[in-house]
Amino acid sequence: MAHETSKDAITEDEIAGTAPTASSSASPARNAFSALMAPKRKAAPPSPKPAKKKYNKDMRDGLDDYILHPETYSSSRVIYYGSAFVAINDLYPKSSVHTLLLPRTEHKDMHPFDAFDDPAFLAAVREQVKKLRHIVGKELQSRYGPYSKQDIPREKVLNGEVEPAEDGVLPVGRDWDKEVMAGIHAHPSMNHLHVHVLSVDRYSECLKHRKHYNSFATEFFVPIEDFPLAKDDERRHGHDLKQDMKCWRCGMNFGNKFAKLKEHLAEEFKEWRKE
Amino acid sequence: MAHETSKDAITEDEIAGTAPTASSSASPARNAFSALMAPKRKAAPPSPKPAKKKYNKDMRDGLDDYILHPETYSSSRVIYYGSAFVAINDLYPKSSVHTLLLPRTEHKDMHPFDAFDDPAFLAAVREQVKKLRHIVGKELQSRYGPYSKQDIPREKVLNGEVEPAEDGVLPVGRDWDKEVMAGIHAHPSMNHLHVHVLSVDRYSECLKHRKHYNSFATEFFVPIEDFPLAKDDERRHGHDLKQDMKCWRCGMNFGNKFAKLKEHLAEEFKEWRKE
DNA sequence: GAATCATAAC
DNA sequence: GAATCATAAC
Repeated sequence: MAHETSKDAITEDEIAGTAPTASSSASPARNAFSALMAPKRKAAPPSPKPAKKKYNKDMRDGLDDYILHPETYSSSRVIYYGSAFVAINDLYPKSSVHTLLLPRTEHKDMHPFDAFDDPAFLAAVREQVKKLRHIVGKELQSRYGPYSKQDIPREKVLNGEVEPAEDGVLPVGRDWDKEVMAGIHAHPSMNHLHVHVLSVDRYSECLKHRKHYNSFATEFFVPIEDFPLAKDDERRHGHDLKQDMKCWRCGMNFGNKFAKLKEHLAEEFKEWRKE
Repeated sequence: MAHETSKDAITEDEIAGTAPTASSSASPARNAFSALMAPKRKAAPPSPKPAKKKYNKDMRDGLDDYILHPETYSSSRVIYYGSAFVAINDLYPKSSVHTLLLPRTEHKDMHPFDAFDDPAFLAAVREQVKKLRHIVGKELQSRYGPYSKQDIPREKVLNGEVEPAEDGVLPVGRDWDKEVMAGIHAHPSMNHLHVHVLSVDRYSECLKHRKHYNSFATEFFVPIEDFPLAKDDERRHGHDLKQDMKCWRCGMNFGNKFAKLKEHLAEEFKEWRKE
């Protein structure tokens, strides 16, 4: 079950939570002002490069190719893979770091509520989640450590401002793994079973409307720790993604004011980094 | 006509092209993970602070208060003001730096096409535009000089890597004023006459749909240099904000693919900075 | 799922 | 003008 190929590289760009695909064609530098209104260049490329995408007849099968051909993806997309699991960066991250754990085994097509009734499978997933959580945690430390109060002693050693300990071990610093949440959606949008493993910030350009937010900020999101789910657990059925939006960090209620929430999340993100 | 009060400060936050109002209430730092789903805090603030906003019965009069009471605004909003003009930072910037020049004189309620038929008024506006353009240019230099090829010699002196010249004058560097566009919309959205003075990048979170982009990237935007407008100038009438979106810098046609354009603009922004 | 478009209500 | 909501077409 374990024994995954080690390919942990997460590149800045892909995981940045900015634009999904960066089809970068460095355009010839022209004087911006002279080109202002009507670019006089003769043959401008007629349309944006089609983002090289795999064809799926059902959009709900968008994750299938990752478990079928994980080796065909860049290390910025597929974080690691093994015989039983593939870990990827979400194509449309809803937090600044947002990964998915995809099982390659027979449980993959089941609803997670049912799949996690199998204790062996659940145990295997938990092990992978722990691993992936740590990868995400290290990424957070790498990005936000320089802003973190708890990481100051560690950063000082890293910066050479303070001598390392005799044993060469860095100060531990902030427990970034604790800033990572892992779970599944009560009503998954993709057929293939996927566990979301993401930073708690919910700070991303790809988070664009209420359902995006609430699917990671209400009971719609079921933490992996809560499985196996009781038969009468309410989350097996009802879910209301149209409910008021509330800040994950301070609880402030934004009603249906998504734009206001987004502003607020940017502020909370900066405060959160500082902890 | 001239002789404006000098209040040129443009603060990072306000002009950043990010969120409009930053109502920052530093929330008590809680453990993010423990607070994940259901903040247990007793009395969470019930709703976001209403952004202290002046009431206007007609939304098209949103600029009036700036000329009536420019002194009541922070220096991050009102850049400078005098007896005849007020310069402000646009509340919803469509470029990384986006300012507005507002006349306080009798021409203020006319359509700019007509107002600029008055040579004296046009001359006064031109003078102000030149001033404001330079303020914007200096802001661009301050922000993006460190990324600019043409500004390398200047930056090296600023960084102390190279000795200043004997006369103490910095290398001139990039002509950032040339990266600023100034003009008016063929069909202004606000009643009060306003001249847009903005960086050419059109890189801003507030740029959210096709009409936003095209209103600053087609003939809908009439440069101040083009006035007075000929009686038969086509721009006096037709305008099509629904036309295909084309990159201001390389001319690439994005059709109606706004999301793709946005990605591209982010790339072009970085290339543009480097010039 | 993403994304474009049209439409109220402010 | 901004912003929420609903709705095709992919």
